Amino acid sequence: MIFSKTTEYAIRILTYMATDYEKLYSAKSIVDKLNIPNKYMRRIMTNLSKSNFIMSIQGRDGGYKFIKSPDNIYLAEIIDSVDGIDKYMGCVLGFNECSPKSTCAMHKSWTETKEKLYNTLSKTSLSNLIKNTIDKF
Amino acid sequence: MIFSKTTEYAIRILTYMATDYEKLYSAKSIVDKLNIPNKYMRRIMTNLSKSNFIMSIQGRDGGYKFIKSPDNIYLAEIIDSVDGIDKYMGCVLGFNECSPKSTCAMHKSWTETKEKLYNTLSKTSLSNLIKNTIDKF
DNA sequence: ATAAAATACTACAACAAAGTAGCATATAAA
DNA sequence: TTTATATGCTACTTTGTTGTAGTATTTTAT
Repeated sequence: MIFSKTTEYAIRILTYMATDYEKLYSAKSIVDKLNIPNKYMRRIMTNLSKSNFIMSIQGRDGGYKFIKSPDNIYLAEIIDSVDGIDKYMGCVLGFNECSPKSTCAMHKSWTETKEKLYNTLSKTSLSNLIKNTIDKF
Repeated sequence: MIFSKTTEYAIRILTYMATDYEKLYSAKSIVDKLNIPNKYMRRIMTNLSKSNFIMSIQGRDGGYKFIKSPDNIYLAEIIDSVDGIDKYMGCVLGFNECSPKSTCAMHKSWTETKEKLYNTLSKTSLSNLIKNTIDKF
């Protein structure tokens, strides 16, 4: 799979949360619903809650909730916040070889595809994603 | 980076070999030219030589050479032979969830991009790649 | 035959990603 | 103020990828 597990889980979690976007979700309730390793997921949540799209509420009856509408949260941002978007947008053939001066063997082929991908990721919001999702949560 | 080191190295090696495509290349001569870990590269060569685009010649004065024109060798084949193309063409959000019946959250967004990528990979030949490469070998 | 120079194979080492465990901290309800 | 139920943090384990080492095998030149 192209994306890491971390990115995969982050997107699945936020997409699920976006189905009832004003609700406060406990980590437990999410883990029970989605099939994601408990502790690994907790760490992702902690990281996500340092972003500007969800926040955490500690203590009893705590959890996570959106602080920004899922209409305005795009996949590119989510990926960037958990993995760093450069992980996927870098040159295909290693070490930042690609620049206007020196281009690697796949430069031209990859550039178009990468732009298409980035374009999709930065225009697809969580709300958008829900519409296209037949997945049962 | 999207692709694995194994795929990266395979493409770089074959692109280099394609610049003089009837020549017999020893592993040593390739390693000296490109900057690829020696033994790791040997293993990749052995795997590649089990494909239908290059063959190995053992013994003294041996090496590797194309058994098919680089005009007709496409990136998708190379990737498939070293990593398996499914590694990159699978569903973004895990476990073959995507099917006509059940689609994952990123299904629609990803499908277009994936097709674009696959299209590029299966239409870009080694010869094609050389034309677009400013890289010094 | 023997030596030289090449590939083939197998086992191990180092590193990064994914997943687990346990304890610390925070907060609301009783 | 105590208890229950949350999140936060840190260290460890497992697994997969990348890289290394050494030996066996193959073949040509002498």
